[in-house]
Amino acid sequence: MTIETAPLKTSSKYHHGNLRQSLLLAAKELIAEHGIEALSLRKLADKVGVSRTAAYHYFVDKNDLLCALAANGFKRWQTSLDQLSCNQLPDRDKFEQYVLAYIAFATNNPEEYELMFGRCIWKQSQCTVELQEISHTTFQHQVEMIDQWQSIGLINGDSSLRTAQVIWGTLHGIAKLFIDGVYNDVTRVEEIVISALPMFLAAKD
Amino acid sequence: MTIETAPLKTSSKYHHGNLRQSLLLAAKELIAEHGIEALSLRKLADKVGVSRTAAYHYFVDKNDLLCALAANGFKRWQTSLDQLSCNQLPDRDKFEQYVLAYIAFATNNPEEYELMFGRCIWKQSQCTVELQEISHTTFQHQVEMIDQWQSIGLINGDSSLRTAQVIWGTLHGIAKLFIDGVYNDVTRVEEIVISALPMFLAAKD
DNA sequence: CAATCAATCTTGACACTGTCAAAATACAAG
DNA sequence: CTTGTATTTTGACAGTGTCAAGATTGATTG
Repeated sequence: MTIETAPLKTSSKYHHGNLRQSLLLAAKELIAEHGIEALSLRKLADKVGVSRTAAYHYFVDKNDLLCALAANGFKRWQTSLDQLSCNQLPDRDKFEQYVLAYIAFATNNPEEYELMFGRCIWKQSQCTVELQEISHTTFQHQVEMIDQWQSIGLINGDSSLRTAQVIWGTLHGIAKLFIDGVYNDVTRVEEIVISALPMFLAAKD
Repeated sequence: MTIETAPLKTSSKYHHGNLRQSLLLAAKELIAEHGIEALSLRKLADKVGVSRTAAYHYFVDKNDLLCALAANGFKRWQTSLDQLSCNQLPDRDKFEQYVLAYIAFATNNPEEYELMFGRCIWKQSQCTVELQEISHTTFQHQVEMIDQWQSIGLINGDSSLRTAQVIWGTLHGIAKLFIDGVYNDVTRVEEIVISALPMFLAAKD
């Protein structure tokens, strides 16, 4: 199974080199393919070609590894947000883009999304400081976007924080109903979320 | 540990009597106290005072038991719905009651709610026919309520199905953000959901 | 009352999981 | 070459779901 039983000259790696990175990558693949709950440290170690407990030198826990994966997810989503906030579309379209981007991110990477916003990490409230910070930053960023749209008069609501929470709740809820399989026709998710847009947008005159 | 090692005259129960019911009750308690993922068939058997594999005579699976629990949850929620739909309040208040009842049900029984609407059961798409039916019935019931409110002109939207899905998505999303621990101040959930109400309600003239 | 039978429950076993402690290996610095 | 440190492995343990086979019971016959 493992290639390096007979040490070859090119790379007789007892030392793997960049095990931490490899573990994260392999874990991401395994999770994307078979779901979070199907990930075991032993299968992961097998896939990377390393022994069962090797991961414990880079992650204190299975939970710690999952937190690192989630943090990576937040970084990806953050760059999507940055990209979106610096384009030149009119505000209304920008808002629509934001909503669609959120749903696209969630449905295209359902397991990563579940890791970022699901109970697996947050319920046990044992999340890494790294994850704590990046997730907080991202949320803050989103609140600011909503805040600006609200000051423009594009979207409704009294408190911008409350509005942001409600909008987030709606997107999160719709996404999760599909991700978790309560709804099973994923092709309909865009329709639903678009039909939700008028609720947020202020009545145009 | 077990009382019935020495068979007493009162009840030398090798046969438990109503094991299925007892298992469901104990499982519900264990889950409510320690969460779904902490439930093991062996701890459950211990709590009921029976051997590890006894449950397999009443449930084909652990999944089957969880489905039965979820089905019970739907029955409870269904009766709440019935109770609500036959009261005499004005429609606007009735809608508000519905929204608050939904959130209350979710936050007061978070683990049961997770069982009913969470990935644990629906993702693997191995749900019992009983659960399939009762959940479908319940959802249908809710769509009808929304449908009526929409025909009255109380709430917005074009398609009543889409509107129901969006409203459900919003409630579900807000509830899940709290249940899963993404938000941790549960006392704020009512505020948020109330601030979401104007989005659904048609502008009053 | 005794024998038989089906329902009910238990025991044994297996593969799988996360994780700890101790050993083995490789590489770098002296 | 030796020593030390970073890295990886092996051994072990408790816990999990679940299958197959055996044990126990209450009911149903003759």
